Amino acid sequence: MLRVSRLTDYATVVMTCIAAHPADVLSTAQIADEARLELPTVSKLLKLLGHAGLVESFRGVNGGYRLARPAEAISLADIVEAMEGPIGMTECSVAQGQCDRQSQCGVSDSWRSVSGAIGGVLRAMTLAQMLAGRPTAPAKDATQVAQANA
Amino acid sequence: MLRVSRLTDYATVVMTCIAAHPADVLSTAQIADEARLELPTVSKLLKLLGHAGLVESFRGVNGGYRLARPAEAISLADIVEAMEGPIGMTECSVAQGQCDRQSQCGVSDSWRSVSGAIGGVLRAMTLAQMLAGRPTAPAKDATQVAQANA
DNA sequence: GAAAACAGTACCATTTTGGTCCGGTATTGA
DNA sequence: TCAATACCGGACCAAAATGGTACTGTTTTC
Repeated sequence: MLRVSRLTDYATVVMTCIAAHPADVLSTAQIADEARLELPTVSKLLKLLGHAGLVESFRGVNGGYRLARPAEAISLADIVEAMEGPIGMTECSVAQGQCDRQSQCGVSDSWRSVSGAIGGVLRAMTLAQMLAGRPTAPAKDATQVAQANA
Repeated sequence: MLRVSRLTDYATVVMTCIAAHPADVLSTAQIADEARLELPTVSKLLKLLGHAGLVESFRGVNGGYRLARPAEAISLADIVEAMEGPIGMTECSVAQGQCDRQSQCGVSDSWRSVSGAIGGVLRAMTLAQMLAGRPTAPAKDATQVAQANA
C-alpha cells in the first residue's frame, strides 16, 4: 500500500492535539496522554517537528510545546516533510543523478509531475481543517478534477 | 520520503516498454534488456502485473507478455495498486477497525479524503501519457487546483 | 520429445521502521 | 543555591519490509 509511515500518522494526531489548545504550552506527558501514544514515541515526534519549525519548545519546569504558527498556516505537507523528508514518489523525483538510466528513462518526467500534484494535495490540507475533523472541500475538489480528467 | 517502492517504479518502466510495442508479444528477456533491469526482477514484476490483469501472458516457445488492454485504458493507479495493493495513506484509510482509537480519532477522515485525492491524481495519469514522456496536462491541472485552494 | 518460456514458491541479505533508553542541559521556584 | 521538572541529542535494538535470486514445475511449439 502506498502510505506514509506510522510515525507520520502519529505526528498528525499529535499536532491536532497541540492545535486543540492554542493558548497553552503542553508537556510531552500531557500530549502523550491526550494522543494515547507512548511517551518516548511522542518525545521523538516532537523533536522532529521542532527541528522542522512546526512547534516551539520551552525547557525547564512548566516547559513543553506549542505550535510555532497558527494551525491555518500549517499544512499536511509540512508535517509529512518534517517526518519523511521531501515529497517525491520515486528516487529520481527528488535526487537527480542517482539513476544511470536517467537519459533514456521515459517515465521520470511523469513521476515528477505526479509527485508535484500529490504535493499539491498535501499542501491543500491544513492542520486547522484536520482539527475540524470533517472531510474538507479542497481535497475533494482536487479529486473530482483529477477524476474528470482521467 | 513519501514514495512508492522501487519495484513499483520499475513496473512503470516495464509497462512503458511493453506499451512501446503494441503489436508484439515480448519475452521476459527482451523486456529486461530494453528496460535495463535484471531478468529475475522483471520476471517477478510481470507475474504481479499479470495477476492484476494488466498484461496477458503466453507460455511456450515464442511466448511472452502483451498489454491486456490499450495503453490509454491503463492508469498509473492500476500499476501502483498491482504492486502495492490498495492506495491509502494510513492503515485506517484502507482497513477499518484496526485502530482502537478510531472513535475519538479526529484525523482519520482527513487522511481518507487525502488518500482519495491522491488516488485521483494517479488515476489521471495513463500509461499512454507516460509513454509519450512529456509532462501531462491533467496532473498539472490537479496540482494547480489543489494549490489554488490551499 | 526437446527446447523455450512462463508459473509458483521459497529463500536470504539488507535496509527501514518503530520503539526505547540514557546522560546532558536549561529553567523554575523554594 | 539547589533540587525538581522537562526538553535535547544521541545511541541502540528488535522486528518487519524490501529487493533480489534461485529452483522446480508446467505449458507450448516445432
